[in-house]
Amino acid sequence: MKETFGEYIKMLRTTNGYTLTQLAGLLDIDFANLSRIENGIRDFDKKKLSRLAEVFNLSIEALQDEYASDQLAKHMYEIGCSKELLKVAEEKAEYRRALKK
Amino acid sequence: MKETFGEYIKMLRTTNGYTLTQLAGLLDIDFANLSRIENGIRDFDKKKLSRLAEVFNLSIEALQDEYASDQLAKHMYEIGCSKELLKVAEEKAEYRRALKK
DNA sequence: TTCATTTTGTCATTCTTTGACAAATTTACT
DNA sequence: AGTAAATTTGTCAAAGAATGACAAAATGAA
Repeated sequence: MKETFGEYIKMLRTTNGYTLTQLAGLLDIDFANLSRIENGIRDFDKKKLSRLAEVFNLSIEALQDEYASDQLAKHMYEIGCSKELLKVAEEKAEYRRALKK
Repeated sequence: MKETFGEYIKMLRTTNGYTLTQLAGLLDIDFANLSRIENGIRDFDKKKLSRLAEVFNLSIEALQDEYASDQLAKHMYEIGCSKELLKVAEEKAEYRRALKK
């Protein structure tokens, strides 16, 4: 999925005909902050992913992957991550995995 | 460089014959916390990268890349980032870049 | 054993994130 | 235009995470 997690939530919300207030109620968060989440100003609370999956009948695993990849993309974007830097990071992640074992 | 940033600092420190106390003094941080940094328990403070570059006569740009790739690797490691997830994240980072323009 | 060095424990301080509610703005409808 | 619903933005206190600081314990080398 090529969109931010906030945009994804907004898509889910609107295609299912919910207002911010309604969905915020279901997720037990403030509707004003849900607006910020949709607009990328704040992050969605990880601990509420299962609730979100329930509300929209989504696979929790798939949703967690959506979330994790979005967070990683955000990180890459923020550091202005080049192809080369990403390659180095990949190797280093691999090194960390090897370390643990 | 295939090592954590902490291990990198430790290597620099020992090959240059510094003790934790000595290097911590040069970097103006607590030596106990420098120990934790070397052992990956705490993160090196980004704002001190220029000082670190000076102390060991390193290119600040190269050092910043070392740091950024380490942080990204840590992130990838922590989420148990698969190849597929990384690919998705890359696309999403690209999407974010496109958004900004 | 003794001294230097490193690691670990703990906690107060600082910084960042989140929750909450008000106010302002936008949108859609008549 | 008016107005009601929906969304966005402003602000700030509370919660949580990161950092600084110093003591104490462990390790190592002579």
